[in-house]
Parts: sequence; C-alpha cells; structure tokens
Amino acid sequence: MSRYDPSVIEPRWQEAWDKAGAFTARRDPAKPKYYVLEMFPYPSGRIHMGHVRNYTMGDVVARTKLAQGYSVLHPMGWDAFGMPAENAAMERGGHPKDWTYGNIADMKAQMKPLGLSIDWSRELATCDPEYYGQQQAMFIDMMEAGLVYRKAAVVNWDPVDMTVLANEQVIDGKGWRSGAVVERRELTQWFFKISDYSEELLSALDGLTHWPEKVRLMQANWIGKSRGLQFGFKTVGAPAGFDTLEVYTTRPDTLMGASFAAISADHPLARALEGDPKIAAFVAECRRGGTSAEEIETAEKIGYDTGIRVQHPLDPNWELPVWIANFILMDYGTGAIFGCPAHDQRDFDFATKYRLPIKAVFAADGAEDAALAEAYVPMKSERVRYVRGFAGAEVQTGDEAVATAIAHAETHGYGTGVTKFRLRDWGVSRQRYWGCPIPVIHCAGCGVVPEAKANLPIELPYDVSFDVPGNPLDRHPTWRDCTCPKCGAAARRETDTMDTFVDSSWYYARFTAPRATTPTVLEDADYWMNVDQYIGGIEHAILHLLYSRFFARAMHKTGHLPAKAIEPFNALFTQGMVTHEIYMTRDAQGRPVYHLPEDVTVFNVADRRIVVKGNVPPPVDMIDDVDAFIRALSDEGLLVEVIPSAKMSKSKKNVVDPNDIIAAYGADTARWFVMSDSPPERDVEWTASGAEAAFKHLNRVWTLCDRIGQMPADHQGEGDNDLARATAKAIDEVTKGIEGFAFNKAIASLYAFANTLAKANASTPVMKEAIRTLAKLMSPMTPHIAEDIWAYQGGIGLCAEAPWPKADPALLVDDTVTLPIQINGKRRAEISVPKDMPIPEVEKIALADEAVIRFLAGQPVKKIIVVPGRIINVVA
RNA sequence: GCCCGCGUGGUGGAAUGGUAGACACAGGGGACUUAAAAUCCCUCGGCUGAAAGGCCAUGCCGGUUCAAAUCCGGCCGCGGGCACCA
Repeated sequence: MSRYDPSVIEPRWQEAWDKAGAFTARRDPAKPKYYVLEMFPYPSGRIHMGHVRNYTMGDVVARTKLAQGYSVLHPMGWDAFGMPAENAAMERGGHPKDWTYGNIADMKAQMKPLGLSIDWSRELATCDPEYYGQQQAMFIDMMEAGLVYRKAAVVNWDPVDMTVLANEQVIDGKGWRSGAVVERRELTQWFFKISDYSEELLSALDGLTHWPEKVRLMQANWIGKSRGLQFGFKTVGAPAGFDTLEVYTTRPDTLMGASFAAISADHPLARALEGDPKIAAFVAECRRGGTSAEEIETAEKIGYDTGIRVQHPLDPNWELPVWIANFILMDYGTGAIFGCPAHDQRDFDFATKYRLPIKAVFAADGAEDAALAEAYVPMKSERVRYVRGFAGAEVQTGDEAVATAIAHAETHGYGTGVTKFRLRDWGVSRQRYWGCPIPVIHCAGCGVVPEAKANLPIELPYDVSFDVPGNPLDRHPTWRDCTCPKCGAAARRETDTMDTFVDSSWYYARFTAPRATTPTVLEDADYWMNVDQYIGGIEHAILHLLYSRFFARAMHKTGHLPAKAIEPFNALFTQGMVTHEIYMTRDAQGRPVYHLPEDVTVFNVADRRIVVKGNVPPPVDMIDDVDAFIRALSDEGLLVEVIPSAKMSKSKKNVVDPNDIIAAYGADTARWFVMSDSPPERDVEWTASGAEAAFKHLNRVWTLCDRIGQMPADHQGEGDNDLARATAKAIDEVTKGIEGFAFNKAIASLYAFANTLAKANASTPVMKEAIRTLAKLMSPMTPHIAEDIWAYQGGIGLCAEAPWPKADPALLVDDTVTLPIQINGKRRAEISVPKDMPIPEVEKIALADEAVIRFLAGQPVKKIIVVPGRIINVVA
C-alpha cells in the first residue's frame, strides 16, 4: 500500500460502484425496502457545506441500510422553480431556464465527487415539463375533487413597479427595487382547501412518533385549534345591512371586561364606511406596508373610532364603541373582536393609547382587585377569582370559565360555541414566470375551465423578456391566447403560476416512478412509500412539511397514492446548519469589510488567537510582546476582528467551498468532518483545524492498515480476547450511533476503536478481522478509504455491498462493574463488584468501605439506595 | 409581537434523573531529527494542597428529589419560523 491519496482512490471506487450498479434502486419483493430522502436542493449553482452535511447524513443512513440487507431507494432531484432564476435574468440577462439547467449541471458536477450512494437514474427537476405536466394533471384532478377554488386575497403591491412582491422583497415596508411604500391590495387568487383537513392534520400528528417533538408542536400551534364563542353584537348607528357585528373570542369569560369592539381595515363594515374621507384615509393608512404577520404585528397599533356603537350582549344599555384597528386580521375568526384590555396585552396597549376603560374581570386568587400596570394574562389552567364573572363558580380555572361562559351564551341564546382553526387555505397563485403554469382557461362563455388533460403539459413559453417588472406571461403575445376546451371559442390562459411549495409537496412520491406518464404508478408507490427517513433543515418544520402532508392526502383522494401514504414521512430528522466564524476589518469610512477564510492567517500565540489579513509567516520568533504585536497589526489594518460563528453566507464571506476541501483532502475527509464533533441536529462550526484533524486521522487509519497488512501470518499476541471485546463494542456503539442519528457519537467510538487497534497486540487473524470491521463501520461515513482497506485486507466483494457486522452479545458484557458510592449525594468512594451481585451484599460491601466509614464518622445510616450497575447512595 | 428551540472547559461536544467533561481540536511538556514538517508519548475546567485529598463549577435566580447539566417555575442571551425566500 502506498501513501493515502484520496485523489486517486476516490474516483476509482466511484467508478467501481457505478459499474456494479450498487446504488440502483430495484423493487425486490424478497427484501424489506428502505426509502431515505434528503430535502432536495434549490439549484443555486454552488453546493455549500450545508448540502454536504445534509446529503452525507442521508448517505450514512442509506449505506448502512444497504449493508443491513434492505432494498434502498436514495434519489436526488432539483427544486428548480423560483424567484432567483428570474432575478438573475433581470440582473444579468439570459433566460431563467438556461440559468437553472446550467446551475443543475454545475451542482451535479460538484456533488459527484462526494461519492454519495444516489440512484441518479431517478433524477428529476421540478422545472422539467415531464414533472410539472403531471403536477398540472393533479391540479385538474384536485379541482374536480373540490379541493381548489378562487377568492380574493391580499398581496404586497408595489405601486411604482406595478407588480406583486414576495414578502422577502418588502424591506421595511418598501419595495426592494423601487423603494416605494408597499400597499396591501386584493387580487383574485387560486387556493387549495387545506382547511378541509385541519382537524385531521392536527390529530394525525400524534401518530408521527418518529418526528421531533418540537416539529409536531410547531405544526399543532400553526394549525391552531381553538374553542371559543361566536356572537353578534347588535349595532347602533351602523349602515344598512350591518345590524349585527359578528365577533369570535377564545376568552368569553372576559366579556364583562369588554371596553371596545374593533374590526379589521379589510372588514366589510370598514369598506362600507369608506365613503367618509377620514375613514377612507385611515383605512388606506392601515393598508400601507407588507402583508407579513411579523410586519403587521410589530407595527405601531393605531385605531379610528367609527362613531358606531354596539350593545353588550349581557346588558343592552351598555354600549361599546366600534374602532377600526390595524392589528385585527381579516383572515382569522370573523375579522372583528371585542377588546378586554385587562387580560390581553395588545388590547391593554390600545386602550391605554386611546384612553379606553380597563376593567379587571378576574384576579389571582387571594390578590386584591388592584389597578393594572399591564394586562394580567395567567395560564388558562390556573385558578383565578372572578370579580366580574357571569357564569360558573367565583373561583375557577380559565378553562372552566370559558366552558361555563359558552354554556351560558348558548342557554341564553346570544352566542354559540365554535371551534376554529388558525390554519388558512393555501394560496398558490404567483404572478411570476418561472413556475408551474396553472392549467386553467378563462372563457367568456364557460367561465373558468380546466385545460383538457390531452393538452398537458402546458409548457412555459421560452420567448419572454424580463426588461419590464411584472409577469412576462401577462404580456406574451400568443401564449395567452387559446381555445376553450369546452366550447372551442377563443379564450385566455390563466397567467398565474403555482407556488414553488406545490412542486416540493409531492416530489417524494414522483421519485418512486420518475419517468411515468401519470403522476405516479400505484404499484411503485405501493412498494416504495412511505419515505422511511426524511432529512432536512429545521427551517422547513412548518410550511413544507404541512403542505406535503396535505398534498399526500389530496393525492390519495384523487387516486395517485395508496391510503398508507397519506402521512408520507415515517421518520423525520431536522439537521442544524453549518456555520463559520466571520472575519472583518473596516475601511477608511468605518464600513465593515469581510474576508474569506482562505484570505486570513490564524496564529495561536500562548492562549491568544490572533487573526491576520493575508498570508503571512508565523510571527512567534519576530516578537516577544504579543500585545505590542497586536497593536502593530492593528495600526497597519491587518488585525482581523473575529465575529462568532453564523450560518455560512456569501455576503459575510464566511463560506468554505466544499470542492476546495475535496481538492485538498478528499471527499472522505469532508464527510468525516461534517459528521463528527457536533450532534447532527445542532449547528456545526466549520474549522480548518477540524478538517485537517479529520484528514490526519484517516491517514493514521491508512498506515495502521498498512502495518497490519505486513504482519507475519503466524504472529501470536496475548491481546486476542481484549481486541475481540473492543471490536464487539465498536460494532454495538457505531450501529446504535448511526441508527439513533448520533453520528458524532458513532465517530467518537470509531476514534476509540482505531486507537485501541493501533495499540493492540493480538494475533494476525484477529488484527485483520478488527481492521476489516473498522473499515466496514467507517464505510457509511468514509466509503472510499473503507473500500481500499477492505480490498487490501482480503474483504470479499465491494465493501459497500458487504453485510453489516453483528456484535457477539457475549463479548459486550463485563463480568465486574465499578460502582461509585455517594454519601448524601456526593461521590466519596468506589467499589468493584461482580455484575450480578445481589443488592444486600453490595450494600454490605459499600458500608464496609474504608472511605465510607471515614466520611460517615459514626453517623447512623438512614437509607441506602443501590441502582444496580450504576451507583450507590448512602443517606446519613 | 406571536410560536418553537438552544445555552456544559480556551473550542466542538459526551453524560437525558445516577462518577460532569467520553471523543476530538487548540495549548503546554517530552521523544525522534543537524533543523523543521510529519509521527509517537505525557499533560490539559478553576481554586487549594508536598501528596493523599478537599472545595467550587453545566447562562442567572429559585424549587422538586436520596441524587439535577438533565424535571418544574421565573429571568437573561442566542437561533429558527411567521403563510409570496427556498
């Protein structure tokens, strides 16, 4: 064996895997199947370390499952529609399609050297007509199933560019290009009826036992089931047709603390009042700014008293003013509320600002009805004393009070208990070019008509220009013109395209039959679904996963997925980001200037870490005064400020190009490093020293393999039993680490095992068996070096296809255990006892221990707790 | 603003109610070398002590428990999401 040279061995083994078709997924009824999927990338053009980490995790799982005898599906594709392609076309010219496919080719070329066990024959891009044509077919099926409808909804409108903006394109309430203040404007849009499934999407979360608890909780909160009271206020002085004002509240128990009613600026009543120029101006003011919840809820709370009054349902003589307020959302409840300032902080702020009364309804049990400095909002499960209650006991929990208040309203006929969800229907219309065209036709005679399936795919026209803001499909001369599939008359195509979340809501199903001329093939879907392990970023915890769960149900309803696939992801793992520290200096104006990691030099001088701009030789022998040295560097503008690690981003230049790392150390080193050190669900900080350490370790394993290879065949050693035990332990720990998504722990075990093996003095066959096992255990993480060691040490066939080792259970248990002894919870001694020793005997030995006697100093023992195999605690 | 996380040595982390700091990085000391690199060995939370040992220590404050990094309550700091970023 020669020097460890990844640039030679890595391409060689990748070719060998290709030739053997090792990773081609095949339906094999004789084997259990395993479908592992990483969230597919957006083709930005460059892979980054986050991709490397994500795909390496999936690869570790896929390779382990393959070795464990599963028929594995591990595909890859491209989430290829979206705004960046159009932005690139606007900024640099060119066409979104060319830009996207060029990026896909570039990224694929960058991914290949990683040696991932991907079945590339199933590759797909969502911008392929082959893919989005099937999506259009499903859209039509969903229309027929009643899951699609149109309604008016608000968008961010840029009044200068005359175009709709994404939330991302609204910066501080202004359009990102024009700088104009954005308005909220209504547009007729396409919607999926995800709300039909609110209850089911919520209750089915309980069955997702292999999902992170936090993701399930976030989804549950997002769906937001609430029980409340809906009732109508009788109005006084309202325009015709507004005799009652319907409101919904989750706190009907606070009805006696009401001090005003408030409606959204988009409420029909507010619109009816727009004849009044003052109200029109106020409503226009409310519509300024973007549509995002963050912007609306952090905006200053403003209101306008309409002069209209409503009668309190429990006392017709008690009238409340009706305000229009900017923090009331038309999308939730009825778009109208009653305000109870004493028990809602937002209402409290509003009431304080506009000098409205603040009356407490309840107080902490035992507390006085004191004046409030802020809203008193205890947990609903807490017992409080009602000072202005009207139903139920004086002292009760909030939950009890809500229930009794609803019962009271229903008994007296002024309101109804209603269950509502926060989840809104999914608006899928986008006024953009680079997306899946909505396959619908507007006919003067027939109205809105779905396109005939025979005409699918409705392909995007290529001849478009991006020199004017807005959707090029709207101004395309011929694409819009078509004939009505129903009556044959001249008609116009829908020019809205679909939200890119639609594309990513079913790609996992398409991978089971990526070339089919129907969206799916049931036989394939039935074999491969569900995804056994889905891996991706925590940033997708809500939207992408919720939409996918809905879409799988819709696909089942329309006959494209079997019933078992309505929850498409059996297990979910959300991985952390790859971060890097940021290197910054300042220019003459004091503005920050960022530097790439490769453009700085890091010195470790004593316990100081000094970062210097440029590539300079070590200063240690040039200076003996570190502080003076730092001052000198600072004066010359060479001293670099180190900002703590953050997600890698181009703007901060804290990026490391995976291909540079592969060129310097090989893919195995990159893979090993991103899997080591940090637990996969947490962020991992990329450090140059960490990558180098990984490379050094692989070199050590390589030379160890060489040394074992050169051992005389008849060498005898006394360490056979110890090494066999260490090997069994490594198998056990690495297997558990991988299966439990604790790759960092699996790697720590592999370090320990390699160190043990390097020091072991065992017979040649035992040494060879151990190094082959090491190679096999390393192979999910570092597949290339593993193959080389495997081949060199006489492994049969490809390491990638060799079965996963099994640990001999007899070698995993130790005969004696070391038990620490605590006295009053502090560790004072330890004893070694046979593993199966009965508790009374352990107690006897513990109490007879010299150190225990010394620490007890004659105090009587009150209690002794023995946790078998773990610890002894003596309470004195 | 609302929802959800996270916080342990100089650093990444291990320990998921039972010996805090596995494994690794950085640092310190040594071997080899003319020298350096590479490699190998030792050491490595703080205070105290000649040593044995003792005391302190898991963001901060309080609680539950024989026992808390771990469970509960409050606070501080950081991160993710908020429906047209993907």
